[in-house]
Amino acid sequence: MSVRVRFAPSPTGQVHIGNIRAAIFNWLFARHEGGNFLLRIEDTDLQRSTPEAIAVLLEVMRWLELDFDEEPLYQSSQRQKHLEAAEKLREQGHAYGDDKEADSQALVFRIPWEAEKLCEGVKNLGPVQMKLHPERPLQISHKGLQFAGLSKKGAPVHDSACLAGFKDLQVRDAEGRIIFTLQEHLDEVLREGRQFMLENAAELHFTRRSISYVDQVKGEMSKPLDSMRDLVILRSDGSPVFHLANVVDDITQRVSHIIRGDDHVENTFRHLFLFACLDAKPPVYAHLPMIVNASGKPYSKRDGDAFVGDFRNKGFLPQALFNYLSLLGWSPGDDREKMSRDELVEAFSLQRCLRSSAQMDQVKLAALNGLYIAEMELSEFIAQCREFVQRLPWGKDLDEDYFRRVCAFMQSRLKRFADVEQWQYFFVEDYVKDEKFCQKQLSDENTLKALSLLHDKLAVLNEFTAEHIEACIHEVTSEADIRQGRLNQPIRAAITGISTGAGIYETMELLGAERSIKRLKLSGK
RNA sequence: GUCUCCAUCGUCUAGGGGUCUAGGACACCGGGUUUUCAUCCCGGCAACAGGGGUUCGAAUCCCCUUGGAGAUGCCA
Repeated sequence: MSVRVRFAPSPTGQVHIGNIRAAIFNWLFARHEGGNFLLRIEDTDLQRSTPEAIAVLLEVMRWLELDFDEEPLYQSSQRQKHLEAAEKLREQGHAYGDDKEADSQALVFRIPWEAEKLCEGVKNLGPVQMKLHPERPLQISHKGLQFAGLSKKGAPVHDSACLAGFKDLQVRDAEGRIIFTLQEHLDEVLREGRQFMLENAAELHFTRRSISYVDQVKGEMSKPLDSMRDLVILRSDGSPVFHLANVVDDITQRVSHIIRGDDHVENTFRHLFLFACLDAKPPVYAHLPMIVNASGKPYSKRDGDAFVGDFRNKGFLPQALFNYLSLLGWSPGDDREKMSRDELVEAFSLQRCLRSSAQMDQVKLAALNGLYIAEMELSEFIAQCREFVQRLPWGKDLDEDYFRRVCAFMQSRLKRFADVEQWQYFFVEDYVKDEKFCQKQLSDENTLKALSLLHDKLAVLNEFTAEHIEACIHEVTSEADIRQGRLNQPIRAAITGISTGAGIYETMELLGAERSIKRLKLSGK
């Protein structure tokens, strides 16, 4: 069977980092297996799914080079198929109408009573008992059971569950007498829609069944049917719900493996039954751990910057983001971190995916990004820098040759392109200064005297090169009785206004004699 | 509440019973530079959540506790 995986986002105008990570893993898996990577746009929410939102999604995928193999499938185009599937389920007795409201078209999928006949992963777990709270009568119908269970402390817990959860059900009263046996009434309940209300039900005896599957990353997963409920597949207005649409589309696209976020594990148990009742072989599942924010919580609006576009705007390279994200919840098993796409494709496997959630670390991402920046072709690097610098108020008409030299000088140190903002002092005189730092460095009387002395020496320096500048500084420090190196930070404060940067001698050389000397003079008082 | 998962340095991770006095990376600290810096090189700090088992031997297997996440929608 050939591998076919899909990325199935709903276009909301922005692409979340967790979503794109799922896309990356799907892509990596498809490429590793030599299979197909499909895109399905779940655009049934017509409010949010605008052409603009879809354009944003496609642009993000293009940027990260997540190329897909077939024409994208728009879920909205599949509505007829969804409705046909719903009708088929109804005809075969796997779904029933919700008759709460007269004109409702809502349809509910029933976890099938003959679960083990239909679905491969259903197991018999043996007999169990469950105590009930007398507060509420037990209600039994083809829609399942409604009752009040018992919490650990004995408090009533209102609950409901699908009928299929209670195979061989016997209901007993407080004295232990059997007051109801499901097997005797099964046909009435299931086919005639008869409902039973049992006032004095105290204990449920039944055979517990579970549905299980082998998750490619989490291993064997299972859930008892008595903790499941029937699920709505058509809304009152007749529109298909996610569960139905998703499963039907996966069948249509012949998806072989579903690789998605952890938050879908519960759905998987239900989808397995849907596949079975639609006569389809279920796909192989793999659930990826979630990505969480710096405080270990899932990303929320408060965190803001969890969208792919934000990373792009900060000047992260797509290769770096791709590489970093692939390392969240997966590793190649050796010490490699910076890996090319080809290496990632080669090394990727679902079995090496982790089961626990991972925290995004922007600092580490920036470090990796810096590695990618450092190895860029200079011309390409300059082009990127220009793009970012042009967004800044001072970055419009810069001297071309000088700009190139600054770029070449700073390339090895830049981590994110948005940080070109800090190069301001190379280009304008009213650059932003770190006042606190400057004040600290430029307050000592002796230091200021030394700077003034340096100014005078540099003013008559023949060759304004790093080497000569350094020699000059050495002279000044010994004349002013300042320890070697002690004057460097004050000079940096005077020249750049900020505490960090490239080597100060080279910086001055690049800046040129005129500007360097002028700034030294300005700081002299 | 109930159900389903998860748990190694601050963070990302290696680890599939002995080779673990637990390895790498980012961050941090120190050195190279008798203290310039965001590059580079070298070094250091730092973790098996707790408690019980199983075993000659457990970070690795089992159970419990604690903590965390997800689900419990006519959202996706």
